[in-house]
Amino acid sequence: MKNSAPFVEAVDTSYLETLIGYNARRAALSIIEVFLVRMAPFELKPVDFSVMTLIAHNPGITSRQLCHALGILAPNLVGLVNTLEKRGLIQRQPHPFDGRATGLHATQAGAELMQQAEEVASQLEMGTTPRLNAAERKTLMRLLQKIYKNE
Amino acid sequence: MKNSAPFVEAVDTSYLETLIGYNARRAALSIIEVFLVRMAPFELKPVDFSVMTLIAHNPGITSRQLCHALGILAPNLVGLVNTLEKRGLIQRQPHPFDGRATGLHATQAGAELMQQAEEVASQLEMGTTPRLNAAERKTLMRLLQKIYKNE
DNA sequence: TATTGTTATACTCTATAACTATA
DNA sequence: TATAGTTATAGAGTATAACAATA
Repeated sequence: MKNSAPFVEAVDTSYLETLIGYNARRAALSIIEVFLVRMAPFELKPVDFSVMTLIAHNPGITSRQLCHALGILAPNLVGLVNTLEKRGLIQRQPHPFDGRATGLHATQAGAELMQQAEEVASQLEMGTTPRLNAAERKTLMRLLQKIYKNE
Repeated sequence: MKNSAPFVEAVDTSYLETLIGYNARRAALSIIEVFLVRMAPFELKPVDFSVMTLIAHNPGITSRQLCHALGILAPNLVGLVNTLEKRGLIQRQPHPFDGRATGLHATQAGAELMQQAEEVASQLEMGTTPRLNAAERKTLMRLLQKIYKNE
């Protein structure tokens, strides 16, 4: 019979590790941690980067479309877009046939910044997943998209 | 020559989708969204669930060990643990040989709650990843752990 | 001197309600 | 009546500094 409470030497996380949600979140956070450091010179956080890359690749995209594509709420996008505009990275232009909407366009400076930032992003992905080969990376991408593209 | 600004019909997200960090975050969020709903009856958010499951599987685990295992900061754990204790799901006991530390233990009620909660968690994982078969799920788990267990 | 747990607090992220201009 | 964009604001999550008790 034991006289004292038990203590833990090595923490058993085996159950948690059977959950895809847990594993996906931990993996995402470990990559984002590096992302924040490597993107600091560009002053781009993950959301800023996502917004900028979508604008750069989709000239004339609207706020509504950005929100839908990235799963962010409209009121939270306003400040982001304003900041990017003040930094001279994007410009607003009237939507060609919907007077309520505004088309967002990358400026020359914005396009050049994103060319560099995307290069850094692609490189850091390799750095944060050094134990994955090209085939594993492709498989991982496919399986993750199978999950969130359901909806 | 065009007279009006371009507009976007279908948003091109192809570049973002080449990034594992982006895909992992989106997949995690889509699972967590369902998790929040299904765990509401247990009044357990993802972090509460993680903390409870580690305590249940590691009797006597300390706050320090929980923080390290889950990547959360000590000051943010205090409130969580206090709430779980007030709900009668866990108990604090003196650490057998370190007077600074406190061992955390699931109560009978806490153990029973977690048995149900873990069952629901495992089931909802299947529901949120209906297009993955057993082999794909296993592969996904392995690849994600290759990323965040590096550090 | 270092570590565990804690308090206080600030900062960021996310969510809701309500308004305007246009469709 | 519905939608795009906006404002104001509340709530949740995450971060740092500093302290008491113990090692």
